[in-house]
Amino acid sequence: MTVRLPIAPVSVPAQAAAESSVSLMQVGDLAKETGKSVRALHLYEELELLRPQARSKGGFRLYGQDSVRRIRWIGRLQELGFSLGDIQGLAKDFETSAVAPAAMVRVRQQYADKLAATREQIERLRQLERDLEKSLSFLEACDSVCEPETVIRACTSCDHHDCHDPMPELVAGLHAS
Amino acid sequence: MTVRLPIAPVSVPAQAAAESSVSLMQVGDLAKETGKSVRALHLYEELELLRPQARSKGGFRLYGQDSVRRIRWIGRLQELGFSLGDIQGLAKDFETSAVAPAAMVRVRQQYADKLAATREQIERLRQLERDLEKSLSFLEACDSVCEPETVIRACTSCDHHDCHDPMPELVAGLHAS
DNA sequence: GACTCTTACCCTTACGTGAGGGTATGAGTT
DNA sequence: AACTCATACCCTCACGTAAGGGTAAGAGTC
Repeated sequence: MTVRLPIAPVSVPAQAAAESSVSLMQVGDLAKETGKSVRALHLYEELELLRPQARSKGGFRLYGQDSVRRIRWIGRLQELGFSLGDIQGLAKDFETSAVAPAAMVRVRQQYADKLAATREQIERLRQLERDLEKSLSFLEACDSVCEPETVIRACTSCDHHDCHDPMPELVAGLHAS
Repeated sequence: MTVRLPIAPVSVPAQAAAESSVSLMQVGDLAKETGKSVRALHLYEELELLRPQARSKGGFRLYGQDSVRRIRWIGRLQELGFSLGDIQGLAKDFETSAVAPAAMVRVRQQYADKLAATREQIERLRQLERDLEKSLSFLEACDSVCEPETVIRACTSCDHHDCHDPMPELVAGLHAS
């Protein structure tokens, strides 16, 4: 088995030498390693977010370890709510600026913005959490007190809940149209 | 001479339903009131999530106040991550069960599931928040220590960050491909 | 021979957007 | 009074979008 530079088009047995640091892998392996689908990886390549280090003689894509890092990076950014378009922007920003700190300033700004947005999102979710809790306890009361034969329409104005306990939006909407 | 009614809260055609006289509104008003687009409201109707209370002679949709409640309900559920398909399910569940508690059990189950999912989502976002904070402080160090002329590629292995401070995924991915 | 890869095209969700035409109402003109 | 305008809404198609999923035929690799 010849170990060669990653740049040269190489036919290294991809699955065989997994422990070697120079080994290249096929899309399927990369997909398994990153949890992404092959289709997704192809898409990232179309969007110029990912480039295989080489192709086999027959045209198979061959990737190195930095592709794993790249894809995890994409995934993290997606979890943060960046679109692939946004990510394209970040990547191009970085690639087209020759000097490190200049690129970092823009990247940092985007990350800072997203941090603020993330905190807002957490707050919104917490509000929803509270709403859900209220609706659940409302529905529990409904369940334990209502007569089984109660016709569903009657539930709208059923008086088993008092005024301290106004019908939450998540319940009220069931009755409207 | 007939008195023309003001545009904003469009009333039912005067001759048709003068005595009921609950003010009905057109899609545009409903859209403004709920923050949804007219297109969205049309879509909800296609999906049988929303039904105008009537149509004008000319075919305009006319909605009552419960439509507002309905749409807010839909919006809340969407914020929780329910798809319109899910919401169709909830609504149909409710409409096709004749007895209140039976329907409520299913709705409650769905809400409870979503509450759990929401809590998980909050946790994930908190993790991302921490990641972002780490990345930001890493990039700040990068910015304040790196020479301005540093070529961008060199930043990958720049030694201004020590081993207590490994490169976060959100930074590492910038250098990969 | 069995598996994996290639490209390529259609499906999905929750709408956005545009075309092409109808309706509602006040104002101006005849 | 009857008409025509202007405008601001409304209607129904019907295609476009993001981020892939699913499936195919054919070619490459183990």
